Amino acid sequence: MTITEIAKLANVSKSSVSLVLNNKPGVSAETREKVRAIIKKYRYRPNQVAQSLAGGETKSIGLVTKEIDNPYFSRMTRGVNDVCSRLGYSLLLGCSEQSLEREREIIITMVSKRVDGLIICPLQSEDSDYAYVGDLLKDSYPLVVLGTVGSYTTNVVDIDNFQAAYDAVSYLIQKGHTEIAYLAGPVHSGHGKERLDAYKQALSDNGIPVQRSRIVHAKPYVAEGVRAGKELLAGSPQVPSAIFCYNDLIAIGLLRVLEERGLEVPGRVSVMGFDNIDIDQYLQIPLTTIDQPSYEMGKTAANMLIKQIAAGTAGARFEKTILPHRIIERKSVANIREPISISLLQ
Amino acid sequence: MTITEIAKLANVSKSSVSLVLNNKPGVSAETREKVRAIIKKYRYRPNQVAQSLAGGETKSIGLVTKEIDNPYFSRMTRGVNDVCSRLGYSLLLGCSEQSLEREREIIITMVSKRVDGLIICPLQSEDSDYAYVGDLLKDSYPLVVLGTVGSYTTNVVDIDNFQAAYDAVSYLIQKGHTEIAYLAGPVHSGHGKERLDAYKQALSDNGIPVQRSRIVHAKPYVAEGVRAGKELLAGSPQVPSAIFCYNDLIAIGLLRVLEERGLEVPGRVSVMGFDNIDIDQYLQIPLTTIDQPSYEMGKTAANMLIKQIAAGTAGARFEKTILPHRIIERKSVANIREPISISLLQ
DNA sequence: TTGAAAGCGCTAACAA
DNA sequence: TTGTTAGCGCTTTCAA
Repeated sequence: MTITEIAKLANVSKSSVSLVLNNKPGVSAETREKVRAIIKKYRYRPNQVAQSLAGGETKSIGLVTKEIDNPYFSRMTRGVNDVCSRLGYSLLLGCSEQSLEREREIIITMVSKRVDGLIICPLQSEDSDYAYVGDLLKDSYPLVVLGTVGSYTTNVVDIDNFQAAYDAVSYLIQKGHTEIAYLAGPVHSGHGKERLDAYKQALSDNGIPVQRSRIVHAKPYVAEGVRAGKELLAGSPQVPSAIFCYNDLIAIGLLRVLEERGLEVPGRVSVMGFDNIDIDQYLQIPLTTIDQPSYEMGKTAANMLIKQIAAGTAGARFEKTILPHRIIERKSVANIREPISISLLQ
Repeated sequence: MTITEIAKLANVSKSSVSLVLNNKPGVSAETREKVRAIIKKYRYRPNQVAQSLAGGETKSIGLVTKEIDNPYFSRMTRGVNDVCSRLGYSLLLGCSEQSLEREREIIITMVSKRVDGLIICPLQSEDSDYAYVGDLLKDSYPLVVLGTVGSYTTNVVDIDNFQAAYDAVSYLIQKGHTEIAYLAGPVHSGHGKERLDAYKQALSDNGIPVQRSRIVHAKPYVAEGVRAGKELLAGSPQVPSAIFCYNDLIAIGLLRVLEERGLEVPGRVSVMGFDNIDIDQYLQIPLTTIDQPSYEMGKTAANMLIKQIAAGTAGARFEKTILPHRIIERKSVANIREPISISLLQ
């Protein structure tokens, strides 16, 4: 079934059919009804690739995540999907999974497929010059970044990663910890860098020396948390009293190692995560963490993107939305302040 | 940049450019090089929507899941995505989220967008006549179903849901439980129905009466597990010794309720889940469950689909792959057999 | 209000 | 080996 056949069946021209298809004025009520009847009868659906070619828009947007099976990203994806489907857009999904090359390929493919806009969770490596982002920006391609890409100015939706990590470490310090290790995220990660910087800064600001042996990088998976946890324990002269983690998945892996080693949490070691994924509260030791509103971030990014697509204002001015983070206190962090400090405070 | 412009710049015809673009024979090495140089110089990328319209394929497939933020589905999605990206296909994602209407819309939209094939995790309600599946099948549309759709014959990838649930309940019985409740899945779910049937059958086969008050339906979310768990406890004259759950998310919610009520697991109540999502092993009480190889299922479905697309054999013959399930024993189920039974067995 | 015709950017017959 | 031509199924002028 094509528009030509429908036109023939209805004894009208293709243009008339097109007008009723798109609910545009210019056809008599009579013709409209006649065409509608035929369309209904044959259950005709316009070919959207032809519409896209002729009309210049695909009614689809691309979402480039890192790993879709990380609860943080799947909730974000749900947020994006919810607004897309409500607003009549389809979602093209890509996963870069720690590969800059994949990230580049995905974006190129999506642009070749002419998605109307792009939402990117960038890998943010220092190895990357983000040339492709520059190209997109040069073409005023509708784009929202969940994070930051080098020094480019673009639309962004994010939390204040530096402040969030700073708050986390400060919280640990406030609870009396001074020997604080960090299971840092991937080396090639902008968020990873910001959080690492914040960790160091928070220590320095409190007169605590930063020790290289207390920092171990890990990819954002549970298994990596296990690996990095072991590495940390093996490399440290003494077990730290608290360990901050790049994300909850790593923290969960660490918790496992700690249990194996008989290191009680939070009795012997305190653990703090990042993201606040659903399961944190159901863990053996409910995890104290930083809440990142992933679902909201996805929704916000999609709304921002589609608004600009609809208005045709992409590239004109950029928006930046920083969503609030907050500390979620649960059971994995102990207060080890000296009683004397407490009495002094009172 | 269009193919016409490239042709002009290279002083050749569009067709020649098209031939080198698609690595087809019919152009001299010389021309090929010349064209390649121009393409590279201008970083030209063919417009895939035009290619799709002319060529008849979009190099993209559609995946219709239920909820993307369920770890079971996000791992499956990763499986699908991994093979798609390796084989040069893009992934269009849709989430039906318990709505038959949404499911229908998603499929219609994806077909309008001319995806080369569809992978569907169907809602499988009895309210649905699967008319759209019938239409797809009639058109020999490449289709793989993760589950079953009514009485239609199609390609399927699944586990044996009946057997898996039967095994789970049998396992519970074997551990000495006779008062076994079931937190069943959504009412409108084929898998839900199969598992419920298996639960009833396993009880009957062991001479245990099926009681309506021991069956509570729940949607596949943690919060629903909490709700249904409370309902079960409120509605039962006495607390069952074991509770089987439609999926792990529901089980996790139930675990929470049980803890609140001071009902020790597995001391007082045993709990068994379904899916074996990543976190099960990290829960306060590591969850005994049925492993469903979601990642493999996604990969298998995608491979099956793309194979048929490439071979052009969709609709000719159908394939069915039933992947193995297995019981994962952890800590949430207690053996409450009488010592005497054990001695009798020995 | 309607229809004819051009064009979106590509592929694929078919000639040359 | 190359170029010309005719579509693919739609939208959108522009005349009628």
